[in-house]
Amino acid sequence: MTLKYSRQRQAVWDFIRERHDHPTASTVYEGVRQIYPNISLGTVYRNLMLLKDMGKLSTIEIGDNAIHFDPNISDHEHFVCRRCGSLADLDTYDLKAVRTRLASAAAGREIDTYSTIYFGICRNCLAQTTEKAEAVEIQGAGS
Amino acid sequence: MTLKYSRQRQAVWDFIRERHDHPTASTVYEGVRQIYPNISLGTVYRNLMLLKDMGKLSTIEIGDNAIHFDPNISDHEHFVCRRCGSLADLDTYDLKAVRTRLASAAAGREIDTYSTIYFGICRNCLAQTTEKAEAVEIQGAGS
DNA sequence: CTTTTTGCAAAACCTTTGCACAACC
DNA sequence: GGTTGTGCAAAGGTTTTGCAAAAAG
Repeated sequence: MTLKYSRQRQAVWDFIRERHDHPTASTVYEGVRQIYPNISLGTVYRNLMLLKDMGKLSTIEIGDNAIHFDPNISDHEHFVCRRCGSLADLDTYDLKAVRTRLASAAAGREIDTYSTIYFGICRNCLAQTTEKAEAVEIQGAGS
Repeated sequence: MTLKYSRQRQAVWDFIRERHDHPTASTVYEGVRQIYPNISLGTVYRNLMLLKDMGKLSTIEIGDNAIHFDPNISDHEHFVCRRCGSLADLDTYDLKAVRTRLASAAAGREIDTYSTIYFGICRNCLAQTTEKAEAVEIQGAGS
């Protein structure tokens, strides 16, 4: 129930936190083994999954039959190189560039940027609608 | 080199084409076994991968350590139920609904729809820019 | 001392592969 | 008949698990 400290878990966390390449369990195992040669793969898996359950890691599958562990738990997206299989974060700046590039290709034009406009009902108008609805209800009740 | 007909491959294709739930190789195996009890899992894998290489199937990984096969090769997205693990297509209508819902929550307003506007240089203006550039080049060459 | 964690090894998966035989053309 | 596909079984790889010993609190 209560979590106890362990050097192995600390080492797994220290190893993966420094990384930006979202290593697999096997890579973490090899890395941590440099410090604790007797650590077992099972321990690495147990700790990685524990860290995930604690919300300190997220997992990604990219089609290479292995789980990749990512210390970045913010909402972000990933890029996989079709040639070397490397995995990297895509930040929003990159995403915006990708979208404009795609839109450029689709439109046959050079697109620099884009803006999205949402349409709906503002809070003021929503409040007025609610007032009217209540008024109608009162009238109905009074008749 | 040349592809020859096989009942097994046909059965794999027939089975998966009817499906909208993107089954795994194991599910396909169980299904086709109803018709060809002697088919082997290896054959199912070989044919699924062959169909993929032929461009008739796409594959999806959703984090359950298994490859899901999808006869829908158009550009679409997927939804996974966190509870039952079921996998389904998300069509663009659903996607638009999801985006407006998310935007609504973020903006604290009721958003019905949205439109994205891209900014750039139109083909006409691009052509004029090119002409000017060429003119400059000619001047430079002539001086 | 009690609970949690580990190391080891085995097992449980999913997927791929080698090979002799069968099916296709 | 020559080539492609199959079934079987074994092997490959990743992940999980049981259990006695070690570590942590």
